[in-house]
Formats: sequence, C-alpha cells, structure tokens
Amino acid sequence: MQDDEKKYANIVFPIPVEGPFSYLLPEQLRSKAQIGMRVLAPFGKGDNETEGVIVGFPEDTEYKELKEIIDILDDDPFFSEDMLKLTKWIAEYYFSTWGEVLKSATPVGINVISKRIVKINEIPDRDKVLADLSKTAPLQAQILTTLAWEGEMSIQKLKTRVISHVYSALSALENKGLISISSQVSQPIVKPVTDYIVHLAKPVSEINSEIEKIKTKLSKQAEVLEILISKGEERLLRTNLAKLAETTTATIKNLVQKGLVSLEEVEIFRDPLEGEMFPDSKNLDLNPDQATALNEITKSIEKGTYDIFLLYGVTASGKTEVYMQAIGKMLEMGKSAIVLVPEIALTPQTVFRFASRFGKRVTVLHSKLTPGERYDQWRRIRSGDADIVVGARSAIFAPLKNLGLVVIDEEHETSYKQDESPRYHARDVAIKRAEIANAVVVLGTATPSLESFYKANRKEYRLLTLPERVDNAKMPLVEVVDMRIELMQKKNRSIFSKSLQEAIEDRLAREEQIILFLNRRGFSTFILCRECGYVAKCKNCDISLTYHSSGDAMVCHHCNFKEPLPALCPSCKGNYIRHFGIGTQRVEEETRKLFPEASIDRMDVDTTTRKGAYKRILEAFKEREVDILIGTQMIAKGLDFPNVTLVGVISADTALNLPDFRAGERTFNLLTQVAGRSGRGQVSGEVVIQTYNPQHFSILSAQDQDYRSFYRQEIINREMLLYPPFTHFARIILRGLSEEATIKASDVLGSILRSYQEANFPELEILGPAPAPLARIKNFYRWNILLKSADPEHIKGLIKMAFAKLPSQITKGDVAVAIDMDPMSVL
DNA sequence: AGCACGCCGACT
DNA sequence: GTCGGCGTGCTC
Repeated sequence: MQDDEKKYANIVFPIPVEGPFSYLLPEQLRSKAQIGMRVLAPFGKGDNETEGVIVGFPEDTEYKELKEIIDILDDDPFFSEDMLKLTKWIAEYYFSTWGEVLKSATPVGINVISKRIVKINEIPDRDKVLADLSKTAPLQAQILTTLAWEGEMSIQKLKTRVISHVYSALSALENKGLISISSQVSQPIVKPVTDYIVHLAKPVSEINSEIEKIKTKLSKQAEVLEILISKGEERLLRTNLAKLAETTTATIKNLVQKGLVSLEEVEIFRDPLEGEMFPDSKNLDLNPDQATALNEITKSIEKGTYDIFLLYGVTASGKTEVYMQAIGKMLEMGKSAIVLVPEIALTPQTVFRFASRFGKRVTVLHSKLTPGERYDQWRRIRSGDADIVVGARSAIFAPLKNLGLVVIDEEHETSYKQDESPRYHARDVAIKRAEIANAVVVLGTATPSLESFYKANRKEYRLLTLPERVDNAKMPLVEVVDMRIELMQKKNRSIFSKSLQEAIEDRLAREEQIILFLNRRGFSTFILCRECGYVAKCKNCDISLTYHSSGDAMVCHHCNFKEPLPALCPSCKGNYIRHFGIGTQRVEEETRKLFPEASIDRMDVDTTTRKGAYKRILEAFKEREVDILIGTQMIAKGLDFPNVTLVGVISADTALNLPDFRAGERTFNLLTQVAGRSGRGQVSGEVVIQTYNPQHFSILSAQDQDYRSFYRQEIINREMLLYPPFTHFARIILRGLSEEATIKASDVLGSILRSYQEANFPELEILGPAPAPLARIKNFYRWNILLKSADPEHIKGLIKMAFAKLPSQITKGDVAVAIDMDPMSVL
C-alpha cells in the first residue's frame, strides 16, 4: 500500500474489549506508520491518551467520526507480523482480548502511562465554600480538602485515598468550577542507560611525561592514565575505570578537561549475568541414544520444517546436552533458539550450563530480573546481539528473529500455565509459534504429560527416547514402605520408617549425601482439639491452618493469614489443643533429634524468601558442607548432585488424595523426579518412598521408574471418564464476596450455557455449577462450571454465544467470571 | 478497564 | 430540588 493511501489505522488497546478500533492517521505520520508499531491515541469518553498497537491499515471504515492518532511511539515495529498472529491466536483460544495478550507479551515498565489528573482551581473564599459543601455534600468537601493539601493528584490515587466511587462527586465539582480534570502522559519507567568509553586523547609518550608531572600531587589521575595505557586497545567504561583506580568519575572528568582523555558515549545493556564467570565448555560425547535423538532433530532443523519432537529421557539421561548440541547446529545455520524452563528450574545450574557453552549469545529472562535488565535483554534480543534465550514461561514472547528451535524442558510442568489472564500454556503457545515460524519444537521430560505422550503415540509428535542414564550411571533402586505396617506391626510411631532410618545412617557413615522430600512446608498440617474436635481454620479461606514453629504461629498457605497458636481451645476452652500431620519444619526437627551429628539444611518457600538464599543453600550442599537437605518440590527437580545416593520421600500421599483429575499424574511425576535426584554419579542410588497407599499404581509405577506402565493405566482412566487428552476442558470460575450472589450468578450462567448447548452442541458436556473443591479463598466464594468436549471449537462456540449478551444478574453483586481453557487443575 | 449517564431513594 | 449510590452501556 502506498503511504498516501494509509489514511486509517486499526488499533488494539490493552482493555478487556475486543477491538480493533479505527483511527485517522494524520498525514505527517503516514510514511512512518507500520503494522506492529505502538501509538498514542485518544480513547473513550474522556479522550484519555492511551497506548495501542497498529494491527492494520483498512482502506475504508464505516465509522464517521474518527479520532486522530496522536503519535507513533516506535521507530520500527515493536511486534513482528508473526508475533501479532501468535498473540491473536492466544487471545482467541484462551478467551482474552488481543490487546491484553499484547500487553502481557511486552516487558513491564516500557509502556507510557496515561493518567487523569485532578487539579484544584483558584477559589476566592475557599474556607467558606468548604464549610458550605461539608453540610450538603461531604464527599465533595472531602475530595476538595484532600486536593487543597496535595494541589493536584491522579484519579487513581484519589480513589485509594478517599473512596472508590468518586466520579459523580468529581463531575459535580468540575461543574461548579472548583476543580479541573486533564489527561497527562508519563514517560516509560525504564529507559536505555548510557556510559562512556574512555580513550587516551594524546600519544602514549606525551601521556607518560604528563604522568611524571602529576604523579605526586594528583596520584589518582596518574593512576587512571597508567591503567589506560596498560589496557591498550581494550575498551574501558568510565565507571569500570574509576572502580579499577579506586576513585570516582570526577577524576576522569578532570582528565577530560585537561584534554588528556576523551569520552565516547555508548549504550549499556544491564546484564543479569554481569560479573559471573562461566568457564568454556565443549560438546560432550553422546551415547548412541543421544546421538540418534540429536540426528533426528538436526535433520528437521536442516530441512527448516515445522516439527515437534517429544524427547522422553529418564532422569539424568543427558537431555540438556542434546538440547545444547541442537542449538549449536541452529547457530551454524544463522538461526536463533528459545529454551523454556519451569520457573523453579531456572537455577544457577541451568543458566551456568548454557552460558558456559554459548557465552554472550545467551540471555536469560525470568521474573527475578529488574525491569531495566529485562528491557535491555529484550533489546539485545531484538537487535540480534543475543540469539539464545533461556527463560521462564513469558520468554516464549522473546522477539527473536529467524527462530529455528524452541526447547521446552520438563514439558509436563504445570507452571507453564499462567494462572491469570491470559491463561495460556507456554508449551502450546510455543508449538503455535513454531508453526508460524516454521521452526522445530523439542519437548523434553522424564515424565511426559498424558497429552504429549498420547500425541506421540498417534504420531502427531515424533518420539525420541533416552532409556539410559549417561556415563553408565544406574537407575536408583526404589523401596516402597507401607507406613500402616510400620505403625501396626512394628509399633514405629516415628516419621521415619526403619528402612529409611537405616539407609540414612548408612549414607552418613559413607559420607554420601541425602535428600529428604516432603511436599508440605510448615511444622504440622492441622491443629485439632482432642476434646471437642475443633480444627483451626483460616478466617478468609476454607482451609485448615498449618502450624509453623518459627514464630510459633498458625499460617494459612493460601492467603498467608497468621494467628498465634491458642493456649486453650477457642471452642471448648480445654487444653488439649494439639497439632497433627507433618511438614518440612517437623521433618527438620525430627532429623536433628535422630541424627545430631549430621549437618542438616532445609529448603522451602520459608527459607528462601531472602534474595540469594536459594543459591546459598544449593552452593553449600554442592560443596558437601551439608549432609542432609530437606525440602519441598523445590528440591525435587533439575538438581544434579552426583554425591546424593539416597532420596527419602517422607510421605508420597500429599498430592494423591486431592479431588483433581491430575492427582495421579502429579504424584507419579513428583516421585519420579525426586527419585531421579539419587545416584546421578558413579555410586548407584537408592530411594525410599513412605506411603499409606502402597498399592496405588502411581506409586508402584514410580517405584519401577516406569512411565509407560503408569501411562497405560492412567490413559485408561482418562478414556473412561472422557478426560484430557480425549477431551478439552474449559473451567468457568465464578468468584464473589457474597455467597448468595455467587450461587445465583452460577445458576443463571449455568442455565444460559445449557440452553445454548442443547440446541447447538449436543455432544458437549456441562458439569455443574458446583462449589469449587477449594470453596472459599481469601474471603471469596468460588463456584465452578466445567465444559467438556472433544473439540475445543465447540467450547469456544458455546462460550462465545453465552457471553455475547450476558444478563446483568451475573456480574451483579460483584461476581467475577474467569474462563480457564485447558486448566491444569479444577481445584 | 474506565468512564459517563440516568434512575431513584434520602435528605434538605 | 440536589446528592450520591448503583446499574447500564459504550469505547473508533
């Protein structure tokens, strides 16, 4: 299209209303405007200056009174056409809007933020006006008083400071001429940072004689010059040079003024890996299975065709080495790669391996980065300076050009699903992105999700198998201990079975390391009065409180509500309040009691809140300063410590009894993953799993480390009950502070859905409405409606119809409705 | 989401 | 008559 034909532009905004909206493109912006650029445009009743994205240039529009785009914010498109296509697909599949998906695909802090500013006008007799107002309109008086103090403030701030419903009062005040309201745009929070490279401005001989002159009186200046000479061609940044000479940049400024050095301005990229050392690493030798897998992947890469591989390799089978060598091939072909890892697995270990192999071409993206770091890495990726991205879920939106490979490590991990809107699954988004870019996807795991293995069996994915551990390491021997027998027959009331206790003693004697795993933090799981049966519950949630020995408090694991442990039963005033069930704190205490000579550490959410704590604990364990590491699922995954030869699972039952269709899968995954931490080195490993359900197939399959056996049984269950992968679910969650309103809204929505379903989608099944298994969280009542169909298009169709014109009865009483497509759980 | 408009009970 | 609480509807 010719520039002068680009009269209109279609814009999407980050609002929950589906656009796009058409605007007039002023003549001076027509040559610059391109699809994917961000713009500023007046939007809504108050013409608020809002940031949006150009998604098209329509030739014509039905709208008569178009507004004009104010400005274009980018010099080249911020979103590529591929990325626009991908985000549009996400919006449609996961019931979000295009604009909202684009927003969540943008690094935080770079948006312009538009605010409505309220300003108090000059009022001749302010005190009198205020006094009159406080009699007739106290709210207006309150707002005016607040503004008199502050001068001006945003409506947002006013809402939090005074009351949330301020609009009618504001318009009344505006009509009286007491205040004025205007729109104000603030610049992005994060900006590029610059620094200066310091050059010698004169020949070295002249500088040397200058050094002689100033050596005694201006020793720091002389030192700076000496360092510069010694570094020769190396480009030194002003801040680094000052640090080296143990001085400030003022010293360098003086040298500039004397004409001895000159400064060259350069842009700095804030680097999350700054200051860390990564020794070079070379490709390792592959065993035959690894070589076959790599060969298959490489063939697809070379053909440049869209292909999906499921790399099913047992724990410690060397999947990462396969990924890295595949990436190596990719780089040779001038293409780029994304490696997605679960947030929890983004340990220094993973980053270390990639950075050692690929150096500065690697960048990391995860939630712990500062906005500045994230923004800069984003730009490094855009410029092609970094072409390998290792990151958590949202790194799937990294703006790589010429994408050739996407690796999803631990593809079964539920943390790949975002639990707020847009509720996308990064694995499925990755597959879509690869399809658009004609790239190769590698899904790696020791315990494939039922969905992925099913697709591999149906040849939708290509299955690659690594059945052996690398370096001839053996799979660990797993013993399952029946804790019922332990109690009934052996009269053992300890949290440790005889087997586990003996195994620990044995390893301690041999100076090998031990991991004890329990997927529940805190000290106990619930607090009960033995006289009247009272159980301490959270006052905000429908959940019993967990006792934490640190701080001697009862804590809610959902909302973090804390309460001191009562001395007497609050219900019957008896003094038989006791706590039951075990958490990691209790395990730590019992372990210390039983093995006083051992060095013990614990790793869970409670011990890793401080920055760097995570790294410190793992570092100490790696250096073998710690014999026994106790932890939650944080230690179940990805850790590679060759000296660990025993893993003890204190209780395998925590996830098993949850009322969720993935309970069995989750239990098998967790047990297999944690068992995989044992015996990764030369000495073979052992695992002891304690359980009250020793006959359950999830536990028996985990004992044999036999995924296929687990799959064969679980897939039968899924087929019988028509659960995924045989169907798709959409879960509609209704949430409200009033139980009555929540139930009412659920009923209304349920019957609307049913009426459309019967007429249009007879095979689609509607379950509920019913209270969610966690029926109250943080004071909100929760009700579920589940839609189930083999065809996700039917679910989409039904939801579209039912939500096209929602009666007000649903949102009345502040009931919020959320739709979760392909939910990870129904809790 | 964010904002304005319009309806209606409560209070001057 | 206003005021302000609350539901309704629109945003190029």
